[in-house]
Amino acid sequence: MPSDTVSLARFLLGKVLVREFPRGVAAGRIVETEAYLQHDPACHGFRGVTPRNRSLFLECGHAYVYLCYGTSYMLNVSSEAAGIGAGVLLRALEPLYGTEHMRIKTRPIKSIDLTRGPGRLTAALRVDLRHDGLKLFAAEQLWIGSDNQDIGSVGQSARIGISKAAAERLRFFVAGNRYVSGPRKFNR
DNA sequence: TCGCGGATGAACT
DNA sequence: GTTCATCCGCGAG
Repeated sequence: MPSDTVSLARFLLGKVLVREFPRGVAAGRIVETEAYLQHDPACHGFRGVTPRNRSLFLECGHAYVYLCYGTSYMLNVSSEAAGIGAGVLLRALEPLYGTEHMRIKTRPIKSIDLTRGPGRLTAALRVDLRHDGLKLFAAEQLWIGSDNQDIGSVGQSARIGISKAAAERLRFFVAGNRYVSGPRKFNR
């Protein structure tokens, strides 16, 4: 298990995020992540512990879930020793199985878009504040497992949709994977 | 395929 | 009152 944030962001690519529902299981491979470092103004841990971000300060492997823009939940993995506020944002999955358990809106959403983007990923797997603080490598309803498949080459770019420290190349993705979010120019 | 703008809710200053 | 690591629908090319 990596002991720093950037290594964890790379490590998580190709791992499997599993969600257990009462009526079945849904899962997808992680194909896109972003690293948020402790001394990084774009990181929620930058200003220290608050009631909202306290999970970010738990030891590596805990979930930090929060509501963004009032509409979307974001799922992060805390990435450092206890007391350090840093994490990895999960931005996109490649659906593996159980897509019938993923959320269908009133108008059917294209399966390519079901888990493409951090807000849609959590909507599809119905991740919300109840999962905040969960241990992701030993959990009951939501956890991360490994996969033997080769992910091929890893791409790197600036992070998407932020205003602070926007030049840092802390976004990682499986090169060429169709489930990676963002405009194409970010994905080379 | 892109870029734009409005909706949305909770935490923080 | 401001900020925010988003999503969706729309229109132009």
